[in-house]
Amino acid sequence: MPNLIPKEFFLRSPLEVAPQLLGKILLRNLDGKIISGRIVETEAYLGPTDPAAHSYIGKTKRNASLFGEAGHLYVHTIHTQKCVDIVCQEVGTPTSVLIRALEPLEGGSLMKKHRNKEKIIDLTTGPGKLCQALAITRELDGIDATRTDSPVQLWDDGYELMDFVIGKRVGITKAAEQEYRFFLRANKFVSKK
DNA sequence: AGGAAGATCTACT
DNA sequence: GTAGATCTTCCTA
Repeated sequence: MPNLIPKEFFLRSPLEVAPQLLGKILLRNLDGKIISGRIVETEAYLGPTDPAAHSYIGKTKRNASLFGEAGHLYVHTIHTQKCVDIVCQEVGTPTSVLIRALEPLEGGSLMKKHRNKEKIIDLTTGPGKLCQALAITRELDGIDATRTDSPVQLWDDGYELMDFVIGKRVGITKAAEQEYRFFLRANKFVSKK
């Protein structure tokens, strides 16, 4: 029985939220057309105490939504790509969980079209790729993902979480030694082993 | 006003 | 394995 994940779920440390988001469903409503995938890889960013976090330097135009409500999105541009985070904790505490990879569920043909790729393994196996597959843009920055009328939602369908692995974060230059990355063991959609 | 950096991806060798 | 793409934001002068 699928349930929308409530805001309270995100009112905790990202170090708790990140592993618990594994196995949950990220759903995109594109004018009534549904694209969804199961979350198989996440990373935690701790804000003021984490030099790798975008909010480490304080509030700016780019990262303003990190300082907002839990359960809202933070979408940002990196090179030519986009990445999505889910904001955690109280307003003013800018921590978040980065969604790094999905296992595709619904809307495969739309994802192929958005990505211009045919192979399923090329659709959502990285933070930039999944944003492209789900048509997540900077225009969705700051939206509330805990509402059923939102274009992006997070669902729990009761999936039994198997073992997950903890490792170092990927692609960052500061505080890269911290083990804040979580991914499902033996899932081929994880971006990097 | 200009330049550098960035939680990435793809293509080519 | 490495280079190049290509955009926004922020820092410095």
